[in-house]
Amino acid sequence: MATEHRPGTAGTGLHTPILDWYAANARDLPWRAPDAGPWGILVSEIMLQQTPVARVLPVWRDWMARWPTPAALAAEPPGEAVRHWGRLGYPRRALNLHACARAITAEHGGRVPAGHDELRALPGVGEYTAAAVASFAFGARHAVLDTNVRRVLARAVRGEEFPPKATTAIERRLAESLIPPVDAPRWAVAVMELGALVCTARTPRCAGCPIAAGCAWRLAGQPAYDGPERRGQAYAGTDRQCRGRLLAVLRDAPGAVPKAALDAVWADATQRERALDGLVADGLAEALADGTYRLPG
DNA sequence: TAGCCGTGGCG
DNA sequence: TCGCCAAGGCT
Repeated sequence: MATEHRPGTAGTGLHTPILDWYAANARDLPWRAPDAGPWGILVSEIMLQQTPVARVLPVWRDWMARWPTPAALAAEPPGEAVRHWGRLGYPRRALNLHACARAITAEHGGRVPAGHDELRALPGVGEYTAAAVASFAFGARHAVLDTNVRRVLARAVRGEEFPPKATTAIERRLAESLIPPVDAPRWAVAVMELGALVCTARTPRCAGCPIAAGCAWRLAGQPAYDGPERRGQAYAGTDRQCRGRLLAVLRDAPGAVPKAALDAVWADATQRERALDGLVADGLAEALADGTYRLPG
């Protein structure tokens, strides 16, 4: 078969085993269903940013049942988007999605735009998400470089355990060189799925990997990562945790809450005020004239 | 560009 | 137990 795209030297022979593996092992996710539509796919991509599939599933179903179109969400106050975001995390994504809905309604006739550049201009839609929606919803041919794809390519092609902290031009060129001429979206989702299920960050399941035999990292003896320190973010006691506590109070209340209800969930007054001001500045909370607070109306 | 922005499960 | 990590984006 001469169906293999000519990828130069690196990555030769990845396509067939990965596509075959995906055909047999793909998860049945609702946003992959034929009837998901561009809106369902956009909602899923924003929700999946830095968030595991298992936690997104119930929230995605609720959102799509509640707001099946961009116009439906656009008709709501932004606070309703934040409320139904629940505990997905990074709640500004709910505001982003709400702003997306209003922009799509006002500027694109209520339909999610198909072009990468138009998608990229939507709030909260960066390079990855624009490429993913253009690809998965509209069949476009883009390099879809998420953390899974970057890790698979780092190992299989570059022979390193982890990719660099920030996406490099080298990585992008490699990913672009690997895009097959046909079925580019299927290739993209297949590599992502391989990274999510087999070529995982912590304990890769190399025994079940369709490209293990040709994996540069394996062939090199799985050398440990030796790049710059990858320091994780602390959480306990941070402004982020404080913001989360405060927002949970607003989210779980039907209307405005007295300030005392917010004061009760965080002891350090200085930090609490800073966090609350931050939420208001970010549009996640609203301070009313009577001194109470609520989700943005 | 490095730091910030939530949350919870797992090894 | 607790650090690491999960389909990033923005400034």
